[in-house]
Amino acid sequence: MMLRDFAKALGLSQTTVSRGLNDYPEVNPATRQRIREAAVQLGYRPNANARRLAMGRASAIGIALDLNAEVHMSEFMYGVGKSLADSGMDILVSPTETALDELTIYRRLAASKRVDAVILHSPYPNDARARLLTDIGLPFIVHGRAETEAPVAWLDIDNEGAFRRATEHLLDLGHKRIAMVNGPVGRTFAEHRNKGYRDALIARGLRPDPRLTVHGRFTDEIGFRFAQSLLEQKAAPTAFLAGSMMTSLGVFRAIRSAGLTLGRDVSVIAHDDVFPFLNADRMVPTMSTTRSSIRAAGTRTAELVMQLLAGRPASEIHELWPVELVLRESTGPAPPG
Amino acid sequence: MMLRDFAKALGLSQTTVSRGLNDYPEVNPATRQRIREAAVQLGYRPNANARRLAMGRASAIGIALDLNAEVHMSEFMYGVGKSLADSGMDILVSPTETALDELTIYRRLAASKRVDAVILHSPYPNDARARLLTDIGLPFIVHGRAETEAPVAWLDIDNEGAFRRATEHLLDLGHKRIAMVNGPVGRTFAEHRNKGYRDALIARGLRPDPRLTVHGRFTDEIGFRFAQSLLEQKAAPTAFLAGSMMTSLGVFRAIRSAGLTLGRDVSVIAHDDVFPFLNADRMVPTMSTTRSSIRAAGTRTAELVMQLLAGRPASEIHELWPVELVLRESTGPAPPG
DNA sequence: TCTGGAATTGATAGCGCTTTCAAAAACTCG
DNA sequence: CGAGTTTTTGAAAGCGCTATCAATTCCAGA
Repeated sequence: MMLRDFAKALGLSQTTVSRGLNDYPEVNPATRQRIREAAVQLGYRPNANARRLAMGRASAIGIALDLNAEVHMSEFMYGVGKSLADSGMDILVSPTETALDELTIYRRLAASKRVDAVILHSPYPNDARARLLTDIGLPFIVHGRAETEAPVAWLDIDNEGAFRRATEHLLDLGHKRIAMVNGPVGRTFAEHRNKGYRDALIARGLRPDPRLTVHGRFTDEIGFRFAQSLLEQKAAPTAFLAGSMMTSLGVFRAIRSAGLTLGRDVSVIAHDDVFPFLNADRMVPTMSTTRSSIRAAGTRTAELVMQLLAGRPASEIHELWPVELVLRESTGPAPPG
Repeated sequence: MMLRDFAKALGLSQTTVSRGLNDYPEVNPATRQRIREAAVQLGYRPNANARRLAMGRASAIGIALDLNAEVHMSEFMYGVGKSLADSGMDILVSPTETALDELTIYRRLAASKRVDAVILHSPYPNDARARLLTDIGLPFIVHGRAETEAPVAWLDIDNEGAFRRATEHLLDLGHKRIAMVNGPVGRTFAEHRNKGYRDALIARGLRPDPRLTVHGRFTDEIGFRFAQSLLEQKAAPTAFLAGSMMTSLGVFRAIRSAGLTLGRDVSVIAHDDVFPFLNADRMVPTMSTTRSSIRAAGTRTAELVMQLLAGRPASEIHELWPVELVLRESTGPAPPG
C-alpha cells in the first residue's frame, strides 16, 4: 500500500493525506482524524526512502562503533535510540577500528547523504574527526569534549570534578598513596580525570607519583596487572581509583589475590557508567563509585542532536553533567602505618 | 555534487555514469575506468536515498538492540558491520525492552521499507518474532535457532555440544556435583545448553539436580549470588558451568569469598564469547572456557543475509558452528572427599 | 443574496537516482 | 564498401513521497 492507493481509498488527494500525516496546520481537524485512523486501520506507512528523498533529509544519525569502547557504545546507543524512537530518526551504526577509519566513514556518510548528523565519542582535546566534520559541514555533537576552532556542540560529564572529589575523599580517609587506573592516554576524559586527581593531591601538598598511574583500555586485565604489580611493592598504595567498573574488577582480584581485604586494607573507587550487567551496589563488598549513567547521556545527546538539526547553534549546546560520588563498602579509612 | 553535474563534468550521460559506477557489463572498460577515477577525484557519491528509492531497496539491515543482551549485541554488530562495510549496506539499530516492542519495531521497519532484512537474536524455540517476520514477508536470519512452520535461515553455535563436552570433562575430572549458571529460561540457546549438560550427567548415571541450576540474565551478580548460596551448603558443588564470562566473574568472587581456591577446590568452565574487554586466558588463574567468537558469528551472519537477499532459499541457510573447549587453570580434578 | 477573505483541498513539479528502450558508434565480413 | 551485428551511449520515464501554487469551499458581513 502506498500513498496513492491510500489516498484513493480515503477519497482524498495525496497532498491532503501527506499533510494530514505530517501535522500540517491547514488540514481540517476532522479530516486529519480520519486520515490518522485510516492509516492505522489500513496499516499505511510512508516509504521512508521516498520521504527522505523528497525532504532532502536522511532522517538518520550516525554512530561509529569503536572496537575499543563497544560496551559503552551499546549502552549509549540504547539511550539514543530510546529518545529517537518516536521521531522517525534512525540510528546508523558503522564499525571502526582506527580514528583514520572513522574519518573515511564520516566522509562517506556525508557525501552519500546517509545521515543528518553524527555523534562523536571519546574525543581528543583537539580532535581530527571534529575538524573534519566541521570542514565537510556534517552536523555533529560530541559526547565528551573537544575544542576546535569552530564551536562544537557537546555533552560531557564532569570527569575532572568526579575524580577530584573521589581523590579528596580518599585523602580525607587518610590515604596517602592513591593509584589510578585511567583510560586511554590522550583522550579528553582521561586527561580531565588526571587533572582532577592531580589537583586534589597537590592541593593537599602531595606530589603525584607517575608510577601510580596507568593509562589503557578499559579491560579487566589492565586493572589486574597494574594493581598486582603495585601491591607487591613495599610502598604499596592503599587506595585505587579505577576508570571503569571493568578495570575495577581486575583491581579487586589483585587485592584479593594479594591476600588483602577490599575496603579495609585497600580502598577502591571506580567510575560507574551504570551498566545493566554490572551493578556496583550489589557486589560484595558493595562498590564506592563515581556514578553517571551513560545511557541517560545517550538519551539527552539525542535530544541535543535534534535541537542542533532544528537550528540551535552548536555554540549554545554545551552540557556538563555532574557526577555523583556514591560511597559504599569498598572505601574505608587508610590502614594505620 | 550530484549525478547530473558529475556526468556533465565528464561529458557523459547520467545513464552511462550510473552504469559505470554500478558495474554494468555493457559499459566500455576505458569509460568505466575514467568514471571511477573521476568519482574519486571529484568526490562524487550517489545520494543513498535517491538510490534506494529508485532501486526499491533499503540497502540496510535492522538489528534490535535488546536491553538484556547489549554487551553481546555490540560485539556481534561489530562483526556484522565489518562484513557489510563495503557492500553499501547500512546497519540500523533499534532499541527494545520487550519482545512485544520488537514486534512493533519489525512491523514499522517493514511497512516503511527501511530495511531489507533483519537479524533476530536469542530466539525462543517457537519464536513469535520469527512468525511475524515470516508473515509480513520481511527476510530475516536468526542468530541462534528457531523452529517455525516456515523454513528459517539461521546461524548458531553448538551450545548443546559445548555444554555436553564441558560437563563430560568435569565428570572425567571426578566432579559429581556440577552446578550451572544458565541464560534466561526459555531461550533456545539456554535450553540447548541445558540439554547438553543434563545428557552428559545422565549418560554417566547421574541425576541432574534442579537445585544446581539457575536461569537468568548474564550479570555478574547472578553468578555471585547463586554460587555463594550453593557453596555454603554442606553438599556444595565442586564445579560450575557459567553461561557467560560475566556470570563466571560472579562465581569467581563467590568462590574466593568462601575461602576456596579456584581450580583446586572448585572448578569453573565459562562460556566465552570472546569480548575484547575480558580475556579468559589472561585472567588469574586463567579460565577454562567453551569458546566461540560472537563477532565472527556476526560477520558470517551478515554474509548469509546477503545470500538470503540474493535469493538463496532460507531453507538452505543453516550453519551450526562447533565450539572449542579450551582447558586452562580454572579446572582441575575434583577434590578428594 | 452577494462578496471577499479565511479555511481546505488538489494538481503537479520536483527530489536524485536507476533502468527501459531507442539511438549512435564501432566492428564484422562477404 | 555497405548490410548486418555487436558495443556503447543517451533520452526519458519512473521510484513514492513532499511542497508549491492554484483552485475550491466555507462563512462572516454588507
